[in-house]
Amino acid sequence: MSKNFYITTTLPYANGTPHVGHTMEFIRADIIARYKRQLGDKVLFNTGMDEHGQKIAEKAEELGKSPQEYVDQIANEWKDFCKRINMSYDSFSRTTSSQHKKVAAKLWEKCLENGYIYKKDYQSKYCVGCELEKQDSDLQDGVCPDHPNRALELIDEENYFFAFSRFQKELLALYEKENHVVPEFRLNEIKGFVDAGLHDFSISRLKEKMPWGVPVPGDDEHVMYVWFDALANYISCLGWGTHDDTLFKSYWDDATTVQFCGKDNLRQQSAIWQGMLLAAGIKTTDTIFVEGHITSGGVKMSKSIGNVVDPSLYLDTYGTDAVRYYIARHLHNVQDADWTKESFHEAYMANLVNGIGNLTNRILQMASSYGVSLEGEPHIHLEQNLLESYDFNGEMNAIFKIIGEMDQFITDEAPFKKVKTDPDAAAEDVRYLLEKLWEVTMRIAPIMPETYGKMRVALEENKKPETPLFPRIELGA
RNA sequence: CGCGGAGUAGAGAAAUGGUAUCUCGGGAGGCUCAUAACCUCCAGAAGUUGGUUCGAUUCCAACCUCCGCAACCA
Repeated sequence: MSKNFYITTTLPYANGTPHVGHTMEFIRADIIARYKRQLGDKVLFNTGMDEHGQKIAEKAEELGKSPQEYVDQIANEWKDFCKRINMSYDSFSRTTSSQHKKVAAKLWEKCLENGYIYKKDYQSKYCVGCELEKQDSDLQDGVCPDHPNRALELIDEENYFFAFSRFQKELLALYEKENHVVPEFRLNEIKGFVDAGLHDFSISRLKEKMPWGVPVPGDDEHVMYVWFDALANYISCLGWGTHDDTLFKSYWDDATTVQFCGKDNLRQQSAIWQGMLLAAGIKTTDTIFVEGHITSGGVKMSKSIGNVVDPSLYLDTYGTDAVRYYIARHLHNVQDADWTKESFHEAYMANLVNGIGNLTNRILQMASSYGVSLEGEPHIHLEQNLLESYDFNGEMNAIFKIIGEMDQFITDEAPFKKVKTDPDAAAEDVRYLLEKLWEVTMRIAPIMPETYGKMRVALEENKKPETPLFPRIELGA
């Protein structure tokens, strides 16, 4: 019986173009989605855009566009990007869609009905110099450290609050469930956070100050704070709370649910969002997988240092599968990882060009020139592998171990020599190699779908690819 | 003493109370099916100091170093 599986990325905020961190999160979630489908599960894979909030409104104004025009354009750019990295998403969820807005409102009403939303005075300090609200912890001697000569403006307005503090016990109990947060050190981090005590937080803004958001149901003066609205997307894409919630029933209630996020999102996903689900009486997420950040040359990427990794460059030069390969194998599963053009190039040359590409050629060259082939496609029994526990690095190492063993087998058995003296023995070797190559082909499918396609064609036609799977490339291009 | 991580060959990772493994890189040989590819061998590592133990890289303590987090700024 097939199982239902739901997986989602976080929704990137629509104020910029995709960077390498999004690329990693998207590709890894996609690998899991493809892996689950390959095992026969019914999968719903969600991604999308978070399109409300002040920064979007400001950015649009800067460009002389309406917010909607602006986010429409950004959404198209992101969809193109998803195509380039071969994202097999089933749902591209935009928080400005009418379905999303309806569901977000419904979620709000449900939380309100259950007594977890209330109205309260909200006071904050606003630095006109920074054009930002400031917390007491941001201030030095009661003034903004960057603009000590400007008086802080006091904001005093009535806002809606979410009774987050009431979920401390339930959240801590939730964290005892196996694999609720992976890896374990992130689980401990969030436990520590919740254990230290929770504060209620504001979840609305005055519409007159910030109109670009989902209206608060039954109150024309407020819009939802962007976090509340954005998190709702994980269930709005399934039609929770609408007249047709069949998807929600299949892919949330009756499914294993998995959310991917970067470490900067740990709190939002594993505490705030889970609290919101609890407040609305909805099943909590089964697993939240938390990734590290990508550094470049050992330091945080920043525009001023000029070490920002542009994924497009790599996609153009090395191809989509090379990027997917590098992300799966050479960036640490859960720790911060370094991405440099040297290490990328090295990994590409050593493992894709000289490894899998070269191996495919040598096997199929022998097969076609000796006239050896398999009778039909061998039945490869796919089993759960290390991807089951999000061990991308481990699964890749396991696959490349097989590749190494095949290269060694060719050297040891030397079918290219045997063919002159004992053709039958050589044919047997080659058939063994073809079977193994099928196995590798099936196993790389979720990780490198294009390469999978090319290798299948080569195996079916029993001849080496006309153009190399991975061409040699000079460093520095 | 806020809380929490982490320190393993030139680089990145892994495992482990008892010959420390893998990938890349370096050196030497071999092979010719293959994309100057492939195979073999060699050199090269556990932050420091103590403790527990027959034995510690692994457990414990202290120190040193690095890194996260410390809440409405989406």
